[in-house]
Amino acid sequence: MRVEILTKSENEDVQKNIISKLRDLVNYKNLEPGDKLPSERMLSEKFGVSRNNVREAIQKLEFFGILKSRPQSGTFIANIGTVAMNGMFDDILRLEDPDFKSLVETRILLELKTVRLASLRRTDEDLKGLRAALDAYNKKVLDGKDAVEEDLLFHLAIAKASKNSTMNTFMLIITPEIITNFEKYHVCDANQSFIGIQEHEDIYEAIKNQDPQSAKEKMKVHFKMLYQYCYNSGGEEDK
Amino acid sequence: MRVEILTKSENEDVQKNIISKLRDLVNYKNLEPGDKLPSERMLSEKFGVSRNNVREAIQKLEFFGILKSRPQSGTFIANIGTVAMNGMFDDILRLEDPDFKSLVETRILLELKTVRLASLRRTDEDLKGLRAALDAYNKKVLDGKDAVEEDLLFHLAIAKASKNSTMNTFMLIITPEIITNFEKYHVCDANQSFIGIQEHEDIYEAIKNQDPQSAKEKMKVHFKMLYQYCYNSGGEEDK
DNA sequence: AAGTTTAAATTGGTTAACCAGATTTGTATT
DNA sequence: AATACAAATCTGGTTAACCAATTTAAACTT
Repeated sequence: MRVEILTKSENEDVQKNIISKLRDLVNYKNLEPGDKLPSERMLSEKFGVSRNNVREAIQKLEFFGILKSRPQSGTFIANIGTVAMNGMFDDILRLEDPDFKSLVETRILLELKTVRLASLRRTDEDLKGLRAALDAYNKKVLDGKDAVEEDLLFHLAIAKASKNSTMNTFMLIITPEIITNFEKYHVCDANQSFIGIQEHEDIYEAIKNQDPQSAKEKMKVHFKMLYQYCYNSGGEEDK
Repeated sequence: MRVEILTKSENEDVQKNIISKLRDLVNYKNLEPGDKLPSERMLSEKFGVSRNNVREAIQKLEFFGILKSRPQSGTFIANIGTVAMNGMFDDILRLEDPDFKSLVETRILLELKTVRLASLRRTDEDLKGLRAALDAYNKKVLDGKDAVEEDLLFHLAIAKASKNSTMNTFMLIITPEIITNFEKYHVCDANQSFIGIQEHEDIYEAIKNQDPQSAKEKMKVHFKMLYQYCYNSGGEEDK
């Protein structure tokens, strides 16, 4: 087990190393947007790593949008200038794994917006999906079972109804980690789940009535305990 | 060029196809959290695709946290229940590429929060970084040059100072696409860049003075034109 | 028959060979 | 000398072979 963690962090170190070397190379050679990088084979030899490692690093930089690979042609610097590229290189290198508090903080922010957008943009189809998710949650709670997942699915249905694909994606990214942490630390007990039924219904009503103000308010109420978990047990200022 | 797009969408279709088949398999076999998936070789044969395709699909599902691969052992269903997994499978399959409006909308949301957090949590070190980014921007504008990138770097510095790694990551994800779109559609002209100098200074001052209210206000002012671009030219309700 | 040890098979990960398309280079033609 | 054409090279992507760790099966010991 310990070995696995070590090798994983080793791999990440290798990748970060390659990324920083790529940054240095770009600076040294004064490469500009649109210019072609040396080939993967050349880079792997130059850096003394496998071509796979180079490919993974490039793919990561592609994910963050600063590189662009074209088949049978080469890898190019995206259409952002040298300055932005350098800044982003450093930011990516400095990125750390998200802590739970950071996840919850972001979730609250996202959801107070998605619920508002959902109330403005929801279709009848969305409403059906929300109702279905809600029923599944209620049933689970009334059976006395754990309903963390059904809870999250209701919230994801809201994100879907917001018609903002970026926020939807972001919610999908943070959801699994939140679920596992919730279940690990037992953030919600059975009693809170029961209260949650009415809170969810209130949110649903607000979305149904296309009342953004109320939707946001109801969501805030629903997040009350989450707020406390995030800012009290975490021990931070802010309110 | 057209061919490239076609093959890319073909690849994405193949991947989505595999993901949906994986979902069906999990449901059919009633696999639960912690259970092991069939091996990659078996899946590739079963689905009639290459092992690489299967690996890529698994990696994507790993990115969204619903699978977990362990070397020399197997791929396992993450510690989220069947219901959540099914819901997320569908959501991932339904995910669409983000449009520009969705990106801007998300950016505004994120930044009104990060600037607030930055004003509360910034260290002296952060302040130095913000100052440096600011100077670089001012210099570029006063030289009459395009400063979109330096602008974005200042905003990324704010995200860094917010001490929220999740929001920081999200800002990094959406930044490149915003840059390219800005330059494509010429959202900011030279005059607005000039105005931006003072707006940036105001934001910087608020962060320096650790005044979250003011910080958010100044950022709102700075986003005024962006708001208009997003909601007027886009042609949407909301305000 | 139960427990222990050893060997074979299975696993995700890695490396190396291969592919098809794009690019460059060299050559012949005008 | 400029252009058209052809072959050799170079490219990212893909496939197949290989690896080391793990898991399972088998054999052996007590």
